[in-house]
Amino acid sequence: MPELPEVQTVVNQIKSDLVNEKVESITPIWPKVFHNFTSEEAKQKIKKGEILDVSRRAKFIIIKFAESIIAIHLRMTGKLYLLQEKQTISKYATAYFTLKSKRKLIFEDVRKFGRIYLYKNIGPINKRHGPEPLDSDFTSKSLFKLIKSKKRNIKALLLDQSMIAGLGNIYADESLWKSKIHPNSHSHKIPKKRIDNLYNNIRIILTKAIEQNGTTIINFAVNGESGKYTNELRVYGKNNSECYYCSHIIVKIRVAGRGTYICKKCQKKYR
DNA sequence: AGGCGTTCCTGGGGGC
DNA sequence: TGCCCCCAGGAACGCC
Repeated sequence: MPELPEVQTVVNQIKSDLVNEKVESITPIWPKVFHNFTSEEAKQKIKKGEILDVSRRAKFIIIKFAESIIAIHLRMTGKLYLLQEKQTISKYATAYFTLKSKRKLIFEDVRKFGRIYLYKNIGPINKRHGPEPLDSDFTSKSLFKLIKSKKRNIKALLLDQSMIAGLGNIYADESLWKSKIHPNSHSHKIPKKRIDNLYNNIRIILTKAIEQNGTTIINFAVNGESGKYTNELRVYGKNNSECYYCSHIIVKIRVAGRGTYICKKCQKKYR
């Protein structure tokens, strides 16, 4: 389930191949893959446009053209990669980009939740997303204000992309565990010291995960290579094994409708 | 306001 | 072995 580090990893992998390339066409294989445009509109808006940049905003991969952007959301099982020569298109491909060099950029997605968006600029995406946790202007104070502005389940808050962008189920659990905060805590009852700690841990964990090319859980891989952060996970998917800190058994519970892994001994419930 | 259920999807795992 | 059922989950949406 690609989150910020996995999306960043994809961007890092494909960026140099794409910048300065030209997109000749975008072809949908599965009809619903284009969220807000048609092939015809893409043709008009992009018209064999040069790719100026490839970047990440929240969990979107942003492909920038002179007068528009293509945004790609991988959701749970999406993958975006350049098709190697003579490699055949996956049966799970839902769309592909034909490049001027005749190479193809493949968007594949077993579960078909992933979508491609066409916008004039990043505005519509910024509008519905909170700050980037790794931006230099995102401070401990920003997180504190954000958390105290709501009376809300802390895990639900962290997963809410309009509050803070990029965290998903894995990194929310890892961050809360490391910060000794129970995911069912109420945001307004968490002490400042814990929030400062959470701030640091979110940044440390995301940064390290990017360095390790993300986490491979079932479906995520970059050119067949696994994300090495899998080895760094401390609670996610660790139910029935011992807590890294206290040896208490990690349990799986349900929070905000998600499978959630916690150490009941380490993580304090503030409410 | 915020929590919760539902929808979209399909491979894979558990149970029998 | 095979079959069925249910689960996984990001985000949008409707309802209470």
